Amino acid sequence: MGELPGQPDPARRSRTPLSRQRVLSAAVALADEGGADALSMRKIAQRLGVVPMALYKHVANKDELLDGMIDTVVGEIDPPVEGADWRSTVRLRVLSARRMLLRHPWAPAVIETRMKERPAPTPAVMAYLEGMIGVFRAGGFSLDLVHHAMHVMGSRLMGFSQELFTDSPSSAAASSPPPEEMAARYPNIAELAGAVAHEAGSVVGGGCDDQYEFEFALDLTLDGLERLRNAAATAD
Amino acid sequence: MGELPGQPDPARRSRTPLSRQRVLSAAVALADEGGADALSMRKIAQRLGVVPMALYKHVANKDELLDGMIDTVVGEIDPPVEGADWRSTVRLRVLSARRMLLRHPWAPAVIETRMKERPAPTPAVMAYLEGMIGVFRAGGFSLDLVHHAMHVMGSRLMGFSQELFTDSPSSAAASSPPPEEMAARYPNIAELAGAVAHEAGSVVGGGCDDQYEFEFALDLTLDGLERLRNAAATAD
DNA sequence: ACCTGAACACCGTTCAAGT
DNA sequence: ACCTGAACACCGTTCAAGT
Repeated sequence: MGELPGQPDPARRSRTPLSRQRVLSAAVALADEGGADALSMRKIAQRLGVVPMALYKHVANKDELLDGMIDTVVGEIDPPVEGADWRSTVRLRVLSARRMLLRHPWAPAVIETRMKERPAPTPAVMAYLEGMIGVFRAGGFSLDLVHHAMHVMGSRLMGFSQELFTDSPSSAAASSPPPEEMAARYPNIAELAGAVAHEAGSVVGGGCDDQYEFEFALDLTLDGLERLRNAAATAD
Repeated sequence: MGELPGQPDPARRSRTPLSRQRVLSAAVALADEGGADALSMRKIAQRLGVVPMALYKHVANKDELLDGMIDTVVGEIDPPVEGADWRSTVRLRVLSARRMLLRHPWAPAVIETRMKERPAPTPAVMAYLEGMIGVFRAGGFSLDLVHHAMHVMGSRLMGFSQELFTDSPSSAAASSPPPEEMAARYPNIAELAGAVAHEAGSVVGGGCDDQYEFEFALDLTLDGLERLRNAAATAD
């Protein structure tokens, strides 16, 4: 990759100064090659020609490194195409997400673990969800139906996964950014979260019933399968 | 839990001799409490009042321990109910799988990783898939449609997950048990695998096109969403 | 023959000592 | 003030020494 000569370079010392992005890129490359198990702070440092402690200037710890890695790869997903109908747009974007996951096989398990341990998704995941909600809204889906649609898509949105995010108002409110800033940056998410909070406002801690959403998605899938079976039987 | 007194018991030594099942149970309990990260051979041994090396008599290594843990929790999923229609049966069983995963939050990520690294699913996963295929078959689904159905269910079958198994003939054949024994133990899987291998027999390494299956499942979901949206618009 | 303690090659991260 | 080596508390697993 263009080794500039005429420099001391003892033991592959990096001339470009270390940066968070360089650390994350090295970490992603390492995980791509050997899986999440092969990833260690010490190996990342070694690959960058740097002492392990140097990494801690750019990432707080390994957890924060993993968050950064997720953000990096989710950021690789193509943005929504312009001027197409909602269905083609969702389809293309989900297929782009799938291609990303095929490039980074370690990502699903890491995201799965991360989403379960941490309340707030990373910025790139938020942006991805934001864009997807926007496409559904522009396609004429009601807020209620977008809410269901996001849950139904769930496992497909990232090509896998149980739940991409927990959208109960409490956990969303517990996240770092203040509500106004979040509403400005992610208007569709904010609008949806507001509607969801209102919808089941009477129930304590209301908002989103994961169990209901899971069954809703399941039943929709079963409906499709049954329809296919009946069509095949009729065509005989 | 019924501590029998009048025994030496120095430092909680186990009187019941160590067994593979006791090791796996302790490991599952540990992971349930502290997540997969909190799981270590040394901590399992400590909890069993045993020296770490003693575990290696019952599990070859940590990878094999994880396989055993998966088998244990998948074995907790209810068997198919008798005498109900296919749809109720699948529905109940998938909901049972989801309840199991809620009890063992570490399981999805571990299964995800495991399935990606290893070719052959554990016996309990095989039995689970076997039962599910049987239900679809008894419900009048053609082999072709069962094949699609298993892929569509994919992420729901375990309440998550990209692909539960790779059903390309090559990888299936590479698994340990000889084809006849596998056909005897898992007739539905064997029948399906045979049909799939035949179906695309002309294609080199034929069998199952993951990309096609993913898009098939995605399109089915999208169809359902579109139908719902149109129904909601008409009802206005 | 069986069991097990010490040892080895790793971890992530702290912290004090160097510049 | 910044950087970094040594150190600490862990890992999974090997292996030789004990019974």
